[in-house]
Amino acid sequence: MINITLPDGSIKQFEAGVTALDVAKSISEGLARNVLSATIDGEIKDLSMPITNDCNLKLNTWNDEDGKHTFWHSSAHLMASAVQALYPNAKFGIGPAIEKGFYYDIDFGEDVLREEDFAKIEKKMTEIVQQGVKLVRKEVSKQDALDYFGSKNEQYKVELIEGLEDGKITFYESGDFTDLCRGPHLSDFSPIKAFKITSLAGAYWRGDEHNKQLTRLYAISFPKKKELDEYLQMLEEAKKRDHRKLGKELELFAFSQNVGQGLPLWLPKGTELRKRLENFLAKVQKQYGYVQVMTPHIGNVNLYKTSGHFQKYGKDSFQPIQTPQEGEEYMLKPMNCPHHCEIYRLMPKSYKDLPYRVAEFGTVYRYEMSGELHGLTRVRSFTQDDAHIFCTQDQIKEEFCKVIDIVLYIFKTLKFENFTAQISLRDPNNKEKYIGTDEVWDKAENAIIESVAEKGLNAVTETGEAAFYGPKLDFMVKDALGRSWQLGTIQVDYNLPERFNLEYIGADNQKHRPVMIHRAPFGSMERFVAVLLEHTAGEFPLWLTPDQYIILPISEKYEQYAKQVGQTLNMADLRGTIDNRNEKTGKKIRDAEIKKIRYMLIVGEKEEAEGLVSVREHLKGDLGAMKMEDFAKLVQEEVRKELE
RNA sequence: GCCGAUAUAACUCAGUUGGUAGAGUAGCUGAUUUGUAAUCAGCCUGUCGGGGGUUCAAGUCCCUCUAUCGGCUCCA
Repeated sequence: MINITLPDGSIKQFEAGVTALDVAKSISEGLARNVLSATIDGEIKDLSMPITNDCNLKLNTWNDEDGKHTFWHSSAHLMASAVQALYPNAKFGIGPAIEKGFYYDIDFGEDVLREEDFAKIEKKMTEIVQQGVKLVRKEVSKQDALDYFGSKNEQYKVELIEGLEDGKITFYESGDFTDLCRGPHLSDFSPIKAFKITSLAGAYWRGDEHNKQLTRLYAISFPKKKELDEYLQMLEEAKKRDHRKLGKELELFAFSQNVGQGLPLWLPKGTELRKRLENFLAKVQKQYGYVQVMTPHIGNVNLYKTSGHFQKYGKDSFQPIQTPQEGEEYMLKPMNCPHHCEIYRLMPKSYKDLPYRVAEFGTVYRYEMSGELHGLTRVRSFTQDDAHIFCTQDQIKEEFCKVIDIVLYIFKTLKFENFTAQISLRDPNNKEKYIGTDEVWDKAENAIIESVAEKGLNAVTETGEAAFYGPKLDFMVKDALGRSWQLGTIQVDYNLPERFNLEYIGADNQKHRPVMIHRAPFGSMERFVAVLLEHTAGEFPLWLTPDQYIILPISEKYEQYAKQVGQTLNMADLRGTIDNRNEKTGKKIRDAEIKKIRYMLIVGEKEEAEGLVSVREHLKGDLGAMKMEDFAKLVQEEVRKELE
């Protein structure tokens, strides 16, 4: 007999060789029907796997991430089975479960797969499910595995097997389709009741752009048709929050083919909103002892040779422009830091001047590949809320911690609660990618790790993700469709001070090298506004929103009074407009609601007579009449609360 | 840059097998003088993304360029 410990801590006894499915049956028939896989001592396994020793067992259903993972992974095999039946020459890459669904990378050879082929594949998948095909696990030797896939010319599988250890190789058979796979899987396809192939994309084999590009089929599946419908519905809803759509509707920004791709045009309302964000941050930075500077949009190419950016990114940048007479080369500014280093160098610095914190809302230009451009989140011209902190070795941690405080304050004020923090370290196996010695890299990496620990920040660590000049701490936030974007960033840099030969005179009257911290709490104004738009669905906080109110006169007769109200509110530092169109009040309200304007002020005979405004709040309705001064106070108070 | 898709009025979208373009919204004009999510009537709006080709005839078919969308790769 063996003891099996369940997640609630209870221990049950079974005969050795019992399966997880048997355990589920012993608990309840319903569980046995819904269980998808088992997590045994932390490893996900097939339900049919005999259990021979004492263990901790968790039974995974659709409600567990592990259960979903198993379900989608098996769904990928189902899709591959259908593809193999329809395209006998297809060669298979990998087909994993992902956060939302699954995909399979397939080499279709001469055939070109199009979206119109999806229906055909889905139909075949349905047939396979209906045939009651089972998923059978087989253990095979490395040689047998190589022979099997070799004989079928499955070059990608052969390549994968070559990297595996003999004795740990398993196949899963489902009808005529056999796949190299670690598992686990469902015992058959019957639970997969609803599925949809969602998109098709090119994907380089093993993620390397030098390899052949395979065709990746993205899909999703569910145990119930209703769940699929709800998922598709949810996707539609998410698209309504897309910043590109809202940016157009709310007249915040635009793009023009005539201006060029990836070059955003900030419209009046978007510009004002962005300015408010910039002023907000500038005020915070002033409190933290920053000084504000402005630098040109171009710089001599030698500046970027000094910084190392030209060697690293010169080929992939907008190419330098030449002065007509002297033939000197100037680059569009891809980074603000070299300019700031020059500002540091202008006058000799004492240790008493440090930390020296130079901030700039600096617009930079980078040649991003055309396929990468995406609304405001990935553009070729953007404004960083940049600053560089020049400090001593001993000040790094304190300065780093202060920047973390600024980032957290901003996220809190704007209610970004679901962010993740990521520490990016260099790849120790690929050191030639980076500039700087082992010693300075170790120092910088430790400074970040210690600061994060000190601030109690919950961060993931990624090796190989560091910038070429130093390690960093990034803050990531997801957009409406669940894509992750990097916003805030803090980076320690020992290299630029070296390259620019920056110095300060210490208390010992000797020259020392300062350390530099690059940081941008928003990241870029463009990306930040984009993500903010998607988070708020365009329902901005009152302090940020373009129009806080709109005045709706009942008829032309009250236009004069409406103007008087507008004047009073303007003097109280509120912002809004008057809708004096010849429309009925219901229409004006409807339009104001669609434009997401927070307060609608209805003015007619009664209001004019008593100096009142009738206030209607967006999405909430009538708040009743009040004095216009009281309305102004209400808005001012709310703005104050939002920013405290 | 690569794979696949898309491009019609200011916006959202129709446009059958090729026969020189439509709707709603917005805009303009007039009537109405309006009280918490759409007042009525009339009018205007297009190099059908650009260029080339096939055809008696192209929004529709083919080629090419540009931009956009979903991914891959990249992201100082």
